[in-house]
Amino acid sequence: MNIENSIISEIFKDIAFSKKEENLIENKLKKLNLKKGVTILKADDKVISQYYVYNGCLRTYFIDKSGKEHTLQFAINDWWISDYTAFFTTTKAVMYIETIEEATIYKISKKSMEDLFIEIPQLETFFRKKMEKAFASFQKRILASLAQSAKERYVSFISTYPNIEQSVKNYHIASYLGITTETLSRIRKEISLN
Amino acid sequence: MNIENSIISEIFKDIAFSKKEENLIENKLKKLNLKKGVTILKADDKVISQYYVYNGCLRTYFIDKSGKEHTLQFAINDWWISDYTAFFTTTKAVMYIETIEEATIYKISKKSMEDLFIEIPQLETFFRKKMEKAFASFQKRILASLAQSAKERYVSFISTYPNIEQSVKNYHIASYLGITTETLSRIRKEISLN
DNA sequence: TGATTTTATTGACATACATCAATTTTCAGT
DNA sequence: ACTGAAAATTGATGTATGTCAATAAAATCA
Repeated sequence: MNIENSIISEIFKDIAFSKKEENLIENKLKKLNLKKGVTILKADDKVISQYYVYNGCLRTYFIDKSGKEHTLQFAINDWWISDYTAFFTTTKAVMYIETIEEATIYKISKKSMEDLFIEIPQLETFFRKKMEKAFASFQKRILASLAQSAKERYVSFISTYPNIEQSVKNYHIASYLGITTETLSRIRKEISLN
Repeated sequence: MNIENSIISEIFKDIAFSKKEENLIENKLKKLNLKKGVTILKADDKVISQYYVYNGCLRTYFIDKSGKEHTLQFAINDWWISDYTAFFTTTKAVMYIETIEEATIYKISKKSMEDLFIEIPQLETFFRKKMEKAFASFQKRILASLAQSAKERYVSFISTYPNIEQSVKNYHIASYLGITTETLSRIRKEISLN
């Protein structure tokens, strides 16, 4: 097994591929090494790809009409990221995606995915399950925004994503939680006093 | 085409089935006539079905630790409803589902769906697309909760779902928007004055 | 290591929305 | 149509979180 193929089995952990299948996938994935602060998708772009994060950290965010940024998603090692709403419906992006840290990612186009699904049906199942998890996490987030205080959401965030907390600034976390950096700072102080 | 089969083509509008396929589906769907105020799913139940709403109105809601209800989703004519997070991951429900109005719905089990997918692959595509739309609407809702005021969210709700507004109480809408009935009432007054 | 920029904290004050209690309005059943 | 219950509204007041301005701390880089 060469280096490229080992990345395939790392990405699609629970699937056993034949040599031929691995090569098929390998040809569809494009590796990108990105510096910190690089924007790989902008609002109004056509969204034809999704990205696997090998290492580093990225985020998707939305800029509202007053110019404020709102973080929808972070992605670190072994996460997939895109503007999925646009990706699925073949509409223009509403989100931005940028690297928060230097990152290595693998890009795959929608067309490539469709081709692969025909050859390797297990891949369709793989992505469907990813999708279902993303859906569940969105639902959890909506319920949290309805039922929890800012402090509760912060505590829940850092315990659910301890690895993300290390890679992102507090103002990123604040924009994910829907609060200001000042409020987050006060919440952190309050917690540290307990 | 008999009555039962015409419901099949109503539910799966864009798919053309053979007579045999229609009968196959028909045997998996169970019709339920429900009075107003009936709970068809409770937190901690095993979730093995989803429901197609033929008419009437239902909602899924969550009860938080302080006992408050938070509405996640409404469903009227031609919508599907379930606790999808639990449905997909085969975990216990966290949501409740109840009829808000007298309703006729069709129930289908996960097992039946899996069987049908093997016989009629187009159905898998049909449900995948439903799923993608639900995902997109969840994303939109998260962004709204991050970026919009209660008033903006209410205005957006009534223009996006004018048909739902007719079937539900204001306190249901309030619990969907994450505000109190009093605040909703004041928002409504403010709008009526404009 | 020191200088500069970026990020986080703090204080004073403003505001959106919640809470509680009292009515008023609407709806449902007889 | 009448009556009681459910839903919506209103007012007074409280609270969580936002805003703005200043400063402190941390990170970056020459």
